[in-house]
Amino acid sequence: MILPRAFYARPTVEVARGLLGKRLTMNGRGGRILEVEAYLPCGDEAAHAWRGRTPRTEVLFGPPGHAYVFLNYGMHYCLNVVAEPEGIPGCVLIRAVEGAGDGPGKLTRALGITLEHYGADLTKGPLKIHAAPEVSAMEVTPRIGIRRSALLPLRFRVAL
DNA sequence: GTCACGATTTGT
DNA sequence: CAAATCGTGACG
Repeated sequence: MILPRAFYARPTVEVARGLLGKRLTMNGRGGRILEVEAYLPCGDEAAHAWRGRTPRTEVLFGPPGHAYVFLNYGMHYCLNVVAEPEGIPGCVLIRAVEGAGDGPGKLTRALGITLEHYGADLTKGPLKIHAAPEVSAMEVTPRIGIRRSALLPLRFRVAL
């Protein structure tokens, strides 16, 4: 069963924790989500939406359940899931997917995700997220690879 | 229009 | 530890 849009229309942190263990598929390929990071709509200086609404961050302000893809370091794509009700720019960065390797850039390359998928609806189309049982345990740690607000405990991963 | 920089990965 | 590599956002 594909996750309904209502699943995404919740606080960013709840969506982030809920996504762990769910199955992300791209044209049928993919696997369980093992690691994510939350980027909050308010008070989070590391979030792209912090600087305001721009062409790139436009989708973050739209309805939830869509993909926010961006090119980073001029060579890697990163996949995010838009959370919160429409108008509130929260999102969840997918950092690791089972079978697609660890690392935001590696999994997008492995699954063939590019800017073409910017704004893609995750409830239909080639890129989907399916329901799955809740994970039994998860770790919560500070986010990685950022400078601003780096200490906030917004990184979640499935415990081994 | 110009410029510095980043939610990374990979190789030295 | 440093390079690769380019769109975006800040500034003039």
